[in-house]
Amino acid sequence: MAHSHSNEHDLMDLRAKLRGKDRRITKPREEILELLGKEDHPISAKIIHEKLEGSCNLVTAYRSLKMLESMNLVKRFDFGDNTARFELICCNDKAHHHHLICNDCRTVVEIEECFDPKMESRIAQKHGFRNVTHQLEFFGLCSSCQTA
Amino acid sequence: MAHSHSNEHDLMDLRAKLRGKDRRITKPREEILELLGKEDHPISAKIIHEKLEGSCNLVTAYRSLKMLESMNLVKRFDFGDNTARFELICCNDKAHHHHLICNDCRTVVEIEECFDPKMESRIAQKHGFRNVTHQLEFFGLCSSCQTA
DNA sequence: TAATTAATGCAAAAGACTTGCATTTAAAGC
DNA sequence: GCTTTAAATGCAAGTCTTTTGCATTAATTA
Repeated sequence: MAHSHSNEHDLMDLRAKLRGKDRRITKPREEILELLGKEDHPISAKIIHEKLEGSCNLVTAYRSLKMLESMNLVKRFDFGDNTARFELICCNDKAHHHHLICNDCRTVVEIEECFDPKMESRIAQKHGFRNVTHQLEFFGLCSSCQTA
Repeated sequence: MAHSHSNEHDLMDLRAKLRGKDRRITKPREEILELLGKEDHPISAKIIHEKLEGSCNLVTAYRSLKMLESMNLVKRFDFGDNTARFELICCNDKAHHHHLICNDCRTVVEIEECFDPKMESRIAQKHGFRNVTHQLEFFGLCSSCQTA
């Protein structure tokens, strides 16, 4: 699932969204978006920092990701290993998706399937919650790790 | 959702499971299980250590929880705040469930509803995975926090 | 009751993430 | 383009959760 086609759009989107908020488009922020656009799976701040060697400090990566998340340009995922991972939010049909992670080798597979959204609104209504979202990830043993 | 009724059973279960593995039933382990049995929601290692003041070191809490998890007596949850929380796995109808967490005040509501298990087996089969489980948590704004 | 070895507790470390502060730099004004 | 100014960066140092090494304690087994 390559996102590279969405780069330009995302950068425009970023510019538009930042302009209204007294915020700036900086080299690290652009590079993070560009990198995320090339990635097939969510990646951590540490990996981002490493891949952008030199052009984005680790602290800046954390701060930028938090900011991009708050602007809904990036989504945070949790694969249960004390490390947040981030993915570009793109506006096509694959926007909402989940992951299947191998408990052994940590391979990640993107899952497009999801449950009926009515379940979510039912739950929200039942408990008087609003703006309800969900985090859903699947874990198991991939075919290679079953034999090993 | 009080679990207190399941204590004795869980302890027996623990004893049975440990016996075969050259492992021991110790005071901290018993106390952790007893405490978890009384809790309505998943709690962190730190909270466990605090509530068992004196009788269970924080490190022991971490180690015991990891062990209990590996023996399927305890389940780990992640509410997106860099802190693992644990719940007793009990064998009644409420065994499998999820949570709805307020993004603001962190209130937790237990959710019994879940999607059709066929989805999970379909996903497992499609990607050649086995022993597939899932982590599903809902996040939103509770009624109190909507106004504030 | 003694022997054995798993489990504990302490101290210290590792790892993810955050914060304070001086410096840099994007962007708005001249 | 040049100056201004406040946001963003980078470094150092800190916080917080979780892990590890090692000597000590205590649960099981004989």
